[in-house]
Amino acid sequence: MEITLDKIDLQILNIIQANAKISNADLAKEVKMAPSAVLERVRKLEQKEVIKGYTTQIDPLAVKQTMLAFIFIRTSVGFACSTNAATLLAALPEVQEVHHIAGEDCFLIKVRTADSASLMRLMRDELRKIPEVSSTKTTIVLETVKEQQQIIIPEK
Amino acid sequence: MEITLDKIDLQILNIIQANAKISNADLAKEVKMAPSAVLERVRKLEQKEVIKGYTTQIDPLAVKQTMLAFIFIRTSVGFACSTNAATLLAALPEVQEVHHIAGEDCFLIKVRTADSASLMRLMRDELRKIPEVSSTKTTIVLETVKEQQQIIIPEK
DNA sequence: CTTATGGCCGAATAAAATTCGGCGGAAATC
DNA sequence: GATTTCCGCCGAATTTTATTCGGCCATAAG
Repeated sequence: MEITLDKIDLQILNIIQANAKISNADLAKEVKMAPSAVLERVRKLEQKEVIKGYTTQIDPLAVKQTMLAFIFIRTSVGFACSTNAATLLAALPEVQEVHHIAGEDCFLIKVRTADSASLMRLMRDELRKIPEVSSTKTTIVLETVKEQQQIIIPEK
Repeated sequence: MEITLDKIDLQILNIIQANAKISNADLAKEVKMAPSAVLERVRKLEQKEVIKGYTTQIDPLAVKQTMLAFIFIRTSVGFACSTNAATLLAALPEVQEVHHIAGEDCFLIKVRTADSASLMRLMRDELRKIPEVSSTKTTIVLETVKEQQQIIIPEK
């Protein structure tokens, strides 16, 4: 199944990724189409899973999540990075991202917790439980200047 | 100005961060309140900027953004990490995140581009333009197992 | 005790989403 | 080249939803 997006699809994506709650009527005006046609396109983009979901961005500080860290994880299996470990890591709610990376380390994960104590607890209690994890290297974020997940969408 | 969120606010946040497009009526049912009351709460959360925005998650591959990388950046000013460099980095659309980090390096940035060639171009043309940047260390992502920005919201 | 204040309710209204029949162009089939 | 099929779009009708607003209740302040 091939996915091909035309110019208008890309326009739509560009608009709604910046503002998921724009009204369908306004969206239709922006791309110069009938609301029903635009709705149809959006539904199809959802079906094709080009659109993966609609989320609300919440200030982490407002809900007392003050600690952000990146952790490089090395696994004992060496070459082939354990998919089992990846699955276990991904299952933790504090873990926002799990990436397979090139280089000596196997994974890079992004973790958000309430404070340093809870990060410590996570590493001691959760990461140590995963048998393949042999070592970790943690980078603490002191301040976040920019954080968005918006991606660049080509014009055409 | 102090921000205090009660149990229902947290409930609301928890629901809408997973699904920004839930209807206000349904949201009201979930928290067992009148739609008007819930709307009022949401508006206040927006004003307080607890809610920072509503975004649509788009599959990067569908829009031909296949390269993801994390770059550690060291700056020449040493101790006090340059806020000027941070601003310039944050201005680049390919740069999704800019973090001040603890340790020898100054910044960690997350970058998404179409391919390795455009990542190379970004580093050569854009990063080199920033005077304070003295060295970079790039980690290429081979595969992303999990990527979400949902944060843990306490029950109370 | 009286008077704000803030949050909630619920009905009324305005606005939006959604449905659906039909139109027209493009491509495929004959 | 005519016919048929398919797909995307339009626009009006309908349903659903958001939004507004007056009033109620509880709490706290005067």
